[in-house]
Amino acid sequence: MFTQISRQLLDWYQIHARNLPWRKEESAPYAVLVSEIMLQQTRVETVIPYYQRWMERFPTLESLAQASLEEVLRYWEGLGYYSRAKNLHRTAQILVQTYRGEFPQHVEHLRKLPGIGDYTAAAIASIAFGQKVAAIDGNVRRVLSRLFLISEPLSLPETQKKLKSLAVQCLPAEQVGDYNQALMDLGALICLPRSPKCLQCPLSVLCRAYQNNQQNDIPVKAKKKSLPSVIVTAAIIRKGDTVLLAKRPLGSLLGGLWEFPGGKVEHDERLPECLKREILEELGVRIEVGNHFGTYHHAYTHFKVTLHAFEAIIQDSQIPHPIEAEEIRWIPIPSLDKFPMGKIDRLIARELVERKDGHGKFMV
DNA sequence: GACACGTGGTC
DNA sequence: TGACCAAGTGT
Repeated sequence: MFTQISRQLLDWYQIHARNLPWRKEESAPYAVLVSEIMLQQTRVETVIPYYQRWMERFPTLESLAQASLEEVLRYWEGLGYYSRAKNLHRTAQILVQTYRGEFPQHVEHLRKLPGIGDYTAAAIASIAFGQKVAAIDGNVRRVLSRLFLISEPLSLPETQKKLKSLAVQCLPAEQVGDYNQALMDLGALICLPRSPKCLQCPLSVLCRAYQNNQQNDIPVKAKKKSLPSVIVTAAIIRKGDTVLLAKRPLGSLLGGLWEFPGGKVEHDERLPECLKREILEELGVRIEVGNHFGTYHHAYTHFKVTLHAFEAIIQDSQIPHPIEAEEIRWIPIPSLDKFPMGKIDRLIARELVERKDGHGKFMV
């Protein structure tokens, strides 16, 4: 049974493997590292253009290790989960400094590097170094839970153990990297979360879920909670051709990215009052709130936000200070695109550039 | 073990 | 519109 699975899968992969940029380069460890980190919780189609730009700018471990975090984040902007970029940058520096630029080949060592967990360690070890280890991601969980008709919720630790044990037993003696990628490609192309294409599946004869017509009921997943909503305000404070930006603290949401300063509306608070309070708390200066600039909606993983942006001026030539921010800076509007930002702030920045000849109340 | 951590696409 | 999903990791 186990031997049949890996044989069928490897045969299928020979014909149907996706032609992905990081599979062209003889699986150089650095290419595998970069692609695997980018692919965490992120679709292949999203990753491809980012991967290509990244490899042009940071073609080697050394080039990445030497780059500034600021530039690294700028290249990562839009991919989300920005701690991945910080960890990847840090990992490159560790590999250069303490491993002399050589990748460790075993999971236990890879696992210790920042941003590399169980899945990624196994993926690198198997794809780049041919180690016989199981790389278990969301695709693999789905494929194996159907193949072996695992009816218990995937969230349970017991189920995870069972899955891991089965995954290890399925491993072929050779071509483990191809086998792991085959399993993931099967999950991405055939064994889809909804409406799996069982008629095209090389494993359908062996699949217990399909044989019992339960492929649509498995895997069993826990329900997700609905997302809370918050309302926030942000200030567009100009001085000449520049605008005031704050760098978010590392380790927080969008950590290390730049934003228009502001914060959450408290219960029953009016928007201008919120903004005045937030700017006083964050920058230590009193402002006058001017024109409404725009309203933006965005959904993060664990909450939804509505952001109201206003133009504002600082009273009496007071000097703002970074009280809660990592750093603050007056940025020339044409240079805004050099600073890494999250989705909403990038939208505001772009509108600012486009509206540079607009007629805001406080335009200089 | 639960929760924080982004974004874009789909139904 | 809203819920769910997509190659997980760190705390």
